[in-house]
Amino acid sequence: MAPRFYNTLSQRLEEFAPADGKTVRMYTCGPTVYSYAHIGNFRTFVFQDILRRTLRAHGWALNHVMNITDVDDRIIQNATEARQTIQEYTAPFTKAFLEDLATLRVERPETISPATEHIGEMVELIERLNESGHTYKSDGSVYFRIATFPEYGKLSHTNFSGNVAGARIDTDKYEKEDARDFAVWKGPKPGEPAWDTPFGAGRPGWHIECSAMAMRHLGETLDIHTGGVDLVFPHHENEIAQSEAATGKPFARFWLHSEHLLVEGQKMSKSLGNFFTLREIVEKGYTPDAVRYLLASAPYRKQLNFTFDGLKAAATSIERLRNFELRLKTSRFAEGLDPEAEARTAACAGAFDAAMDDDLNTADALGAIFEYIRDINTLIDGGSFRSGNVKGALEMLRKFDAIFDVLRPPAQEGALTDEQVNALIGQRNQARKSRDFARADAIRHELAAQGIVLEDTKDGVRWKRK
RNA sequence: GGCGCGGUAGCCAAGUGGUAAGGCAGAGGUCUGCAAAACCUUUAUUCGGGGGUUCGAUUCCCCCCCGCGCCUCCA
Repeated sequence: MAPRFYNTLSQRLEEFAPADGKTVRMYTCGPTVYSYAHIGNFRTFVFQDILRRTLRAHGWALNHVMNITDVDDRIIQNATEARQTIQEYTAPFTKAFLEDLATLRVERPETISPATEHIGEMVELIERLNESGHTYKSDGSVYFRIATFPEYGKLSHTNFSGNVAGARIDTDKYEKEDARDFAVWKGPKPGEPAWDTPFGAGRPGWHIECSAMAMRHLGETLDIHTGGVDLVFPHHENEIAQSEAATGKPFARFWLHSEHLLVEGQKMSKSLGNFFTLREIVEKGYTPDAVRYLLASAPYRKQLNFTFDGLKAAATSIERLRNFELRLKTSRFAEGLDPEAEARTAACAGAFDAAMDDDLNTADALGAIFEYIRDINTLIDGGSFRSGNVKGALEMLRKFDAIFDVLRPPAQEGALTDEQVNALIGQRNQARKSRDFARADAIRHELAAQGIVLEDTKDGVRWKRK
């Protein structure tokens, strides 16, 4: 079954398949590396990761590009204040961003590249626009002339024929013909980085990097373009204008936008000061897998209210998933195959796929999984679940985890090895046999202090890392 | 003002024209040397408010109230 995604362009759910039937060419607007990304930013990247993994589950290959914006007003200002070049200033934030992605188990796009390494492509694109009359020079900068692109507004569904743009026209500090016109190339200013081009020295406008980079790596029409809702206007609208004006082709077939993460009911933003970085949350003792789970658990087109209670609930939910996996792997079951268990596994797989194909309805998909876990636990308790059912159940979990990727506990430095844990458990079992419960409990406490939880079951002792 | 998203149990959150998934928390119970573990059961006569359509609406239509976002840099 083909997945259906909500396309901002059409404002409808549409069946998706890559144009060439094989490889999905997608582009994601990456971060501006002027400081650490916050978890609101990461919601978008987790969404994009869930999308990637879902597409792959359909058997398609991925060619995914993400830019790193390493030249913009804030970067220049901050670098200047720090008396650094923009490269020196942005390098640590780029590194931190990539580390955070890895921490959240967000797969690296096939191409992830800074804007400043694509100046040549931007210049070429701007020249195409210059030659076709879509731009004009003013005050040393090059502007895109919106009047030459009648479809402007089609993504944000804004009708500009009225007076909407009128309110702010009069200042005219940029010498623009039309208030909606935007800079594709900004003229040089003293102390700012600049590149020489046929149309004068300067630096890229905000939007041009995405068009240039996407077309360079993915061709003139992408399958999917993703980003946060706040980028719909003006960023993506302008990307469409400058790209389609240059090529005469649709820039992207599907536009997918993720809603914002809220904190206390408000948008998480740096100007409000109500944001958290991943690092801060981890320092508070929460685990990255709980953050990933929380960000992924609500459908991407719904605003999600971030709370620390929610993080705790996410961590507990993950425990339930892991406990189920552990039970499957460590319990002894009678020989044979229970048809009802097999039927439930198949039903869960179908429900899971249907939910993900329904515009990535992760909440519904999780519902299917937890319902399944409860049903199978009941079958196990009742003794009807058989050893032959284990394989299918574990495959179901793998199918789930190929998307959510939360079953594997985070690696912990200085943790006991499996061998050390098993040795201590052996000693405890000896103590229990000789009814030396004080010694047994001492060992359990010792392990607990190392984050190891023991469970005495009728099939013996099993353990897990907490 | 324009455009968009949302208001479902204590919290988070699915969903359908036919009588409310799931998670967390809470409450019972099972198992256990004990249990901090694990598992099971249970928790909304009701889906922001008011009209309307319908045999029947949380789900469709209209009006109202409330929250959030974008329209300026922003995931």
